[in-house]
Amino acid sequence: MRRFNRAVTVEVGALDSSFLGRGRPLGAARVLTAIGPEGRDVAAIRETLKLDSGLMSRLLRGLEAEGLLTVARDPDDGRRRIARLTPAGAAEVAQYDALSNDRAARLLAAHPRPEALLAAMDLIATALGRDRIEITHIDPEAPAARHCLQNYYAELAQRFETGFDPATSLDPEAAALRPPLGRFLVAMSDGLPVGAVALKGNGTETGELKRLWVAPAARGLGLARRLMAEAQAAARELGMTRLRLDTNRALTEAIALYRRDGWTEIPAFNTEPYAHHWFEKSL
Amino acid sequence: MRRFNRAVTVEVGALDSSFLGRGRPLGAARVLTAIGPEGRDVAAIRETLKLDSGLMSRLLRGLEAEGLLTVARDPDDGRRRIARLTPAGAAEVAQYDALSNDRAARLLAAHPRPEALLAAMDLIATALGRDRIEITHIDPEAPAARHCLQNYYAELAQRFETGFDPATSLDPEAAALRPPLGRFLVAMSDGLPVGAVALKGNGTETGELKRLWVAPAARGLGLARRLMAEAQAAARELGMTRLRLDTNRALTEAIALYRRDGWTEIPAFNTEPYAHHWFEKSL
DNA sequence: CATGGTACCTGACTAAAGTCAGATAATCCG
DNA sequence: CGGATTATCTGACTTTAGTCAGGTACCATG
Repeated sequence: MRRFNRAVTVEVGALDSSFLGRGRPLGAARVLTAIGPEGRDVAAIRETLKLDSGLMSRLLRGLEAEGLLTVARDPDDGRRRIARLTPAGAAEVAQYDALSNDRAARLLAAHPRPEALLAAMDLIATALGRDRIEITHIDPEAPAARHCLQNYYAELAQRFETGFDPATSLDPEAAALRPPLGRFLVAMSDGLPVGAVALKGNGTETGELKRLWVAPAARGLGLARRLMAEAQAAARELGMTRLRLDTNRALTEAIALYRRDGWTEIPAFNTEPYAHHWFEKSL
Repeated sequence: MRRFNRAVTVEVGALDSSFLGRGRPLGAARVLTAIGPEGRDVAAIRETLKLDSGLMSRLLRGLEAEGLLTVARDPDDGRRRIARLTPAGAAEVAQYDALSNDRAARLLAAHPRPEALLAAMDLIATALGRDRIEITHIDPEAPAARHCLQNYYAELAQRFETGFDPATSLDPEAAALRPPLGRFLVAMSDGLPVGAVALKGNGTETGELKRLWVAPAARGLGLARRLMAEAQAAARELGMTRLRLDTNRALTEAIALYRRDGWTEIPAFNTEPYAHHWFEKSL
C-alpha cells in the first residue's frame, strides 16, 4: 500500500512536470483542461479544482490574455460567467491530452497484460471514488445509458444458460423511460457510468423496473441497493404506488437483493421469454 | 485511464492536506518521512525527493531547529552528511505514518474484496516502477531474502503435482550463497522484493543457480532474464566458468527461458527429489 | 423597490517552493 | 602537492499558490 502510494505519487509528479514543460504554471494548465470542449461555468470549474474565487479570476484573466479562452456572461443568470476555449486554447488542451495519453500508452504498451492493468486501474479508481458516485437521471438514449445497456446485455448473454438476444426480449420504448412517464437512472463515478436502472411507466399507478446493472469494478459497494432506492423515490415522485419487475433465475444476487428489500414474488405478469421470477412491491 | 489519474490525484492531494494538518509544510514532512529509522545520507534524500541542495539544506536546518533530527558528518566521507531522526522526530514520522495507514485501512475495510484491491495496487505499483526495479546482492538470511524464499516455496507447493516440502529438498547452506563462495540476488521495487535468484558456489569453477523466483505482479517484465544475467555476471566475478541448475517439469516458463538463453540439458548431476531436468551453461 | 444573497473581480498580502551564484571544506587523482 | 571535483551551506532572489477584505453587478423575494 505504501509502495503503491509512492509509485503513484512519483507518477503524478512526473506528469505534472511534463505539463510544466509547456511553459505554463500548473494551476493555469488545470483550469484550461477543466473547461472542456463545450465551455464551462466558472463556478463549476472552481468547484472541481477547489480554487479560491480570487485565484480563479486571476488565472482566467491570464489565460484570456494569452488568447486561449474567452469569458462571457451566462445568458440565464447574469452573475455567472462561462469560460470557453478559443481554437488556440483547444489546441493547447489537445497538447496536454497528448502528453498524458503518451505516458498512458507507453505504460500499457510496455506491460505484458494491458487488460489486467486497466482492470486494476478501474477497480482502484472506483474504490477511491466510491463516495463520489452520484446517481442522476438521464435520457435513455444518451451515450452513458447506451454504454450501460450494452454492458448489461453482454453480461446477460454470458450468464443465461440460453444466451441472451435483446431483440427477442421485451424492450421498453424509450418514451416509457423518460419523463413524464418514466426515468432512466445512472450511477456516475468521475464521469464514467458504473451502474444503471430503468423505471418504466405507462401513466398508471403501476410502474416497472428494468435493466438493473452494476459495473464489475463497482460491485459489492451497495450500489444496486442505492439504485433501487433512488428508482423507488423517482417512482413515488411520478405518482406510482406499486412497482413490478421480472428476472432470470441465473441472477441470484439480484433475486436475493429483491427478497431482502421487501419485494414479494408474484405470478407472471408479462410474457418476457427470459424471465423465471416476477416480483412486486408497493410503495 | 484518465479516470484513474483523476481519482489518484485527488487521493494524493487529500493525503497531502491531511499531512499539512500537522502544521508543517509538505516539503519538510516529505524530508522527515524520507529519512527512515536508520538515518540516511542527505544526498540520497535529495535524490529521491529531487530537491535543490539549497532548499534541502534549509529544510534540514528547520527540522533540526524543531529538534526532530540531527545531522552528522559521514565517517567514511567528510563531505557527506547523514540525517538521523531524534526520538521526537521518530514520533512525528509515526504520526504521519498513522495518517496514511488510517486512510489505507479505511479504504480496505470499506471494500468488499480487499485482497483484490491490494493485488491491483501491487500490479500498478510494479508497472509504474518497472524502470526502477534494481537488482542488488544481499545476505541470504536477510528479511528480504526470506520473504522471497517463502513465496517461492509456497508457489512450488501449489504447482508441483506432488506438492513441495522444503525439508526434503536439497537446501543449500547459507554460507554457500554469500561471499566469498556465492551470492544471493534480489530485485527490489521501491523497497519491496519482487524477485530473487541464488548463486551457490563451493570454491570450484562450477557454480549452481537455485531459487529463481519472480513475484506474480512483476511477471512478464523480463525480470527473470535480468536476474539470470546478473547472476551470471556475479558468477564470472567469482571466477566461475560453468553454471548448472536443476528444475521441475511443472515450471514450463522457466524451462523455456533456460533453453532460450543458451542452457543445454544434461544428465542428472544431483539427487534433488523434485528435479526432472538439469541444465548447464558455460560462461 | 428595498433587502439579502450570489458570482465574480480587484488589490494587498503571506507562505511555500524553487532557483542561482558564490563560499567552504573534504576528497580524488595524477 | 595542487588542481579538479564533490557535497553541503548561505544569502539573495523569483514564481506559484493561496488567503482575505472589500467592491460591483445581478438575481430572487416579499
